[in-house]
Amino acid sequence: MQTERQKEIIEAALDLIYKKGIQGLTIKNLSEKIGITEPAIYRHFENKISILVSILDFFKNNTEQIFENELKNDDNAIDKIEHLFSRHFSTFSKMPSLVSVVFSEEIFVNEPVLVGKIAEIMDKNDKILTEIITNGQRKNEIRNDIPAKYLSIIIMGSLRLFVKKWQFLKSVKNLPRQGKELFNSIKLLIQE
Amino acid sequence: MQTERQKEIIEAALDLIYKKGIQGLTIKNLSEKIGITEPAIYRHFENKISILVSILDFFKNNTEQIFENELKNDDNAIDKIEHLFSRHFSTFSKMPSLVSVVFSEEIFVNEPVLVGKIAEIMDKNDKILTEIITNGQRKNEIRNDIPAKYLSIIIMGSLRLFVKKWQFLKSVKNLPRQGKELFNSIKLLIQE
Amino acid sequence: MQTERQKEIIEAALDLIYKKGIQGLTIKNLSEKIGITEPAIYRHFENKISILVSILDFFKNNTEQIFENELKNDDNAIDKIEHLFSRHFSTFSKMPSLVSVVFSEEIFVNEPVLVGKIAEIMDKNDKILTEIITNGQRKNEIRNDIPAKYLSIIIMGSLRLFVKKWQFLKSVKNLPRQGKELFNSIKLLIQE
Amino acid sequence: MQTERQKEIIEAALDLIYKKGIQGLTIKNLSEKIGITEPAIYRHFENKISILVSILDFFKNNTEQIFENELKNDDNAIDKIEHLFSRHFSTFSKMPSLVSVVFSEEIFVNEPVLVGKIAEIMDKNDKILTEIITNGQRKNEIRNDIPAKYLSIIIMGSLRLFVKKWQFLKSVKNLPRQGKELFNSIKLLIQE
DNA sequence: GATGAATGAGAGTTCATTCAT
DNA sequence: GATGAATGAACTCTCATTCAT
Repeated sequence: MQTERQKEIIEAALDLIYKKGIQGLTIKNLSEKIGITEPAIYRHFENKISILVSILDFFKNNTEQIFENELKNDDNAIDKIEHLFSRHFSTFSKMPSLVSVVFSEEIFVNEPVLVGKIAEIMDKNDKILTEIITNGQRKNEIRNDIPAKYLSIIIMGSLRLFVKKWQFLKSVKNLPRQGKELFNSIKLLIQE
Repeated sequence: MQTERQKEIIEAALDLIYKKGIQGLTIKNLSEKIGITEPAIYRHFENKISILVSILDFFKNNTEQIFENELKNDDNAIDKIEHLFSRHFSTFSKMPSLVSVVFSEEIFVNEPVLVGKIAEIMDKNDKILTEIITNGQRKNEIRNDIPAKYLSIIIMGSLRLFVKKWQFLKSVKNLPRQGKELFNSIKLLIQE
Repeated sequence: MQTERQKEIIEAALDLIYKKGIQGLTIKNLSEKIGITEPAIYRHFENKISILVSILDFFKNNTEQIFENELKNDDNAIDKIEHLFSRHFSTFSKMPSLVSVVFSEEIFVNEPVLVGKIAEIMDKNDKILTEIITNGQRKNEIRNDIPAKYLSIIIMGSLRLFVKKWQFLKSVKNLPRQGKELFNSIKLLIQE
Repeated sequence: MQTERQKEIIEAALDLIYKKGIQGLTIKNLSEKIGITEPAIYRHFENKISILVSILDFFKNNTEQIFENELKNDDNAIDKIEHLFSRHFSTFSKMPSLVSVVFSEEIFVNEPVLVGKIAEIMDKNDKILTEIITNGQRKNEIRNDIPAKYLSIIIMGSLRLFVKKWQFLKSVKNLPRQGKELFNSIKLLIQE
């Protein structure tokens, strides 16, 4: 459970990362943004790293929920993946700052705790997606001539690059709508 | 053109980024690695950003060459893309530090010069790949039911995520060999 | 008079000094040790210095009592000094944290109140011991060829260094027993 | 070997410790005293602890030299000890700030490196003094009825407390002269 | 009696960079 | 080309203390 202030700090941190990059996430920027002094931050988080951990935890819960929900429901595999896409896109649309976190692997390279957390997230999501695909292949909803693990990379890789382009290049404008088109392409590729 | 020292500095910088992340690229670390003093670095580069610019230029030339070579030759589109993959994988195999740079978009968020450079690289490579695909579609080497721009995202996204996993998760071991398998999967997906 | 909480705080403070040195005596550590919040400390002591004053007062009362008791009783001087030693040793054995306070002269150098208190303690004990010695010399229990003030330094200096070694170097193990041997040596030196 | 600046820093540090206690030894105070900025200190010492290590090393060399010189020469034991005293007193007279260091055992309690260094110094000096005494006893220059290890404590303890009183209580005025009297008292006590 | 939240002051340290030599 | 020495700005974090509740 998080206090209101903790939530506020995490939101501010996300926004700072979004707007100024990780280098912009300093205790000073953070405290100024919230309107308190620097030491006050330390009432709510032990240190800077634990703020980042909280962000990653928030992100982890968020995405894991998306993935797991799809795993459980009774849709066919293609619909599950479509749902996965649309939920990702709408999440990022609402909180563009989260995108920075997805791609933060490079950034946290020094902090073992954070690296571990990111690896965990990537790993878990990969497992779930692969399982969805495997099930789809078993039920002949997804083509069987390509190993699930590569389909998983192709699907997630597309999703990631697409989101990145939206955020970084601004060449993608309406994420959910254009995302739907991307998904339709993928659907054509992978369906039986 | 670059002097020997400049090349040495860039190589050292790449290695630092690879091993300690961007945060590990400090003038102090750099000078220690090379065995000169900090001010000496400034004899060879105006400032830290110009070192990063040089790195990106190096990377840009490197990849653009790969892409453009493919565009020019007479192979069919699928072979071109295969070649693109294999050349990327062998480049990264030889200089793993370059991977950090490909994915450094988040890191340089503050420096307009760098952001511009990265956007340029992504954009150009995207254009070339899209052109290769479009040509392939025209010649019925690549399926026509999917817009080239999405195929481009799917292909590049797969390549990127695959490389990232190799570097970050160590779940991919032999990049060129496993990369070939990934390409074969993509080939099945996109060929006419 | 001290409340229960005040005693608890002082004991916790002594223990902190003992285990982590004076630098380890922070309001935060103190409150954590006791299980209350930091501001709560200020309900019981005006500020940090008044905690230290209380500690020194506690120590002062403790040692002065030892010294004055000896001054008053009818033993011969040597027995008085033996008693002085054994009472010190048993006190320190029971409360090793007190040792840190005896030798804390350097630490409190900035706080006039504390410096004054320490000087007071050293001075008073010195006076009493000198008086005991002088009386002993007058009654021919202690050799007369050495000025009482130097005997006092020699005796107290030995006591102090011995205790310090016990605490710091762990080269002295059983303080009371080995302390008895030290006293026997001193006895041989000073008796008539 | 130390550079001029390093020596200057150590001297300034000693003076700060002497005048304001260990708490007064901050990088800021240090740099202000010398007339440079704080980061400039770090050109000359890796960190604050290494400054303290240097101080202890300086002190260690200084005292060990005193002790070892006495061990080697051909004087009788009593003369050696007299010499030991007078050299200590003149050292402290010239550099009163060094006294703070001798008694700094409590202060450095948190830094294992420093604690180790202090223990080392105390231990070594103790060993040498005990050896001097033992030799003196063997040659019947020092009384034989008291174990050397206790005589060592008595002698060093006296020396320490005396110096402390001089520094702290100002009850001892002329250290070398009054110190000579103290030694004469000790001489009477320990000679055969 | 005690708490949660906050603060001003200041700690040690790192950074990219400059300048005289 | 390179060095030694230095700097301003910024960093994370800790400290004793206060105040409204």
